[in-house]
This record gives sequence, structure tokens and C-alpha cells, in this order.
Amino acid sequence: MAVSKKEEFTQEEIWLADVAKSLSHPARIKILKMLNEMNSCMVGSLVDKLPLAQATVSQHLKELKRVGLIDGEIDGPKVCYCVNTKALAKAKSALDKLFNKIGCC
Amino acid sequence: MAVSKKEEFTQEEIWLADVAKSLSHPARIKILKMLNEMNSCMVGSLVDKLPLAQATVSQHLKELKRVGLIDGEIDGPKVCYCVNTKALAKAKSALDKLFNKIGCC
DNA sequence: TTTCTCTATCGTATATTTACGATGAACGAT
DNA sequence: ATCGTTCATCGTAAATATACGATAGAGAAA
Repeated sequence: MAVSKKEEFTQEEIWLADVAKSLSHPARIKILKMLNEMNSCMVGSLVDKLPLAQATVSQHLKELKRVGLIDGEIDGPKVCYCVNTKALAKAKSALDKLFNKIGCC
Repeated sequence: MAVSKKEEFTQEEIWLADVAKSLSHPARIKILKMLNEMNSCMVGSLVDKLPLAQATVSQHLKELKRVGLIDGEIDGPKVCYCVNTKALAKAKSALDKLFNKIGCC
């Protein structure tokens, strides 16, 4: 694009769009589910169960971390990721609010 | 990207990611709000209130229409867009389900 | 029919995303 | 100290997204 116009919107709109962006790839949706389902949340376990290279998974994790939906904790040579419940609740509430506001034609 | 790997996920994951993608730009968030707030939903009215060129707004509307969140109805030389309540409800329910499933670390 | 208005689409430029292999940094184990 | 494991980051290629001006088409209005 020539120049991004994203600054011209409200902070709420920008933030919500950003959260939506972090959910806009099936791998990231799946990662969030897996982080909750699996007992382990090591990156390696995720890579094993995704049809993506390690570097790509790491990139997706970075995007989820960027918006705060997950946290990563260093555990020796490994890294354990987990869902940030608080951020998730905030996102859910904001999306609910949006959907309720929209409603009808 | 070299090759998209999006087909390697479930239909549900792909669809949900697609809905999220359609919400991943503040202009589209704002458009959805405006379609509900304004009595008129002509494209021109949207263009007037957005910091974007007409062609760009048209492109954003196309993206929202692609995933079914809005419908466009031709009204003489104008086009009246409105939110698709059913699609919106489906999206909200799927997102709720996802968020509830994820929950905690 | 000519003109005006409204909107979609085309063409194009630039930015961002997605993907991967290769490399590097951190740490545990030998 | 060296080696193997784990993961992030770099470099890079290709696909997509964002933005705009220009144009085309459809219909109202003159």
C-alpha cells in the first residue's frame, strides 16, 4: 500500500482489528486450541503436530505474543507457551461488545 | 509465501480464520458499526465518513461481502449495504465457542 | 440521447504476511 | 570444553493486502 491509514481510526478499532489479525490464520487458531488441550506447551510439541516448519511456527507464536494472547516462559533450553487468560477475556469481551452493537440492518 | 498451507487445517479453523481476517482492519470494523448506526447505508455515505478513497472503501466492502458478513442491494444507481445478521450470529457463536474452549493455561 | 451520479473494477505501487532453510544463542549433558 | 537439543532470528522468495487514480457500466435526470 502507498501509506497505511490505520492511524486514522480509534484506538479501540485499531486494537480490535489487531486482535482479529492475530486470529486470522488457521495455524494460530489451532495453536491456541493446542496450548489449552496439551499438557505440554513446548514449541517442539506444537511443531510436531502442525504441517509447518519450526521457523514458521515460531513466527506464528511471535504474532500471538505480540498482541498478548499468549505468554512464553523460558524453561531451560525449552520454552513453554501458554494462553494469557486475562488478555483472552479482554478480547472476548471486546468482540462480544462489537457483535452486540452491530446486530442488524 | 512459497505455498499456502492453509488447506492442511480443518474447515472450521479455516473459516474462523477467514472471519477474523475480515475483521482485521479498523476500516472494516468501523464500516460494520456505521452500517448499523446510520439510517442510510449507501457506499457514498461511508466514503464521506472514512479517511479512504472510494475505490479503497469498495475493496473493504468486497472483503466483508466475501465472508458474508454484509449484503449489498442495488437500489437504482446506488448500492445499499447492510449487515447479514445471520452470518454475524454464526461468527459470534463460533468465536465464543473458541474462546470458551481456550480459557486457561 | 446526453449528461450526471454512483459504484465496481482495473492497473499499479508499496507494504505486509507466510513460508522455509540456515544460522546463532542458550542451556543441559557428557 | 564440547556436543546435542531447543528455539528465535536472519535472509529471502512468493503471495496477499492496502491504497489510489482512472476507467467503465448502470441507471436517473435533463
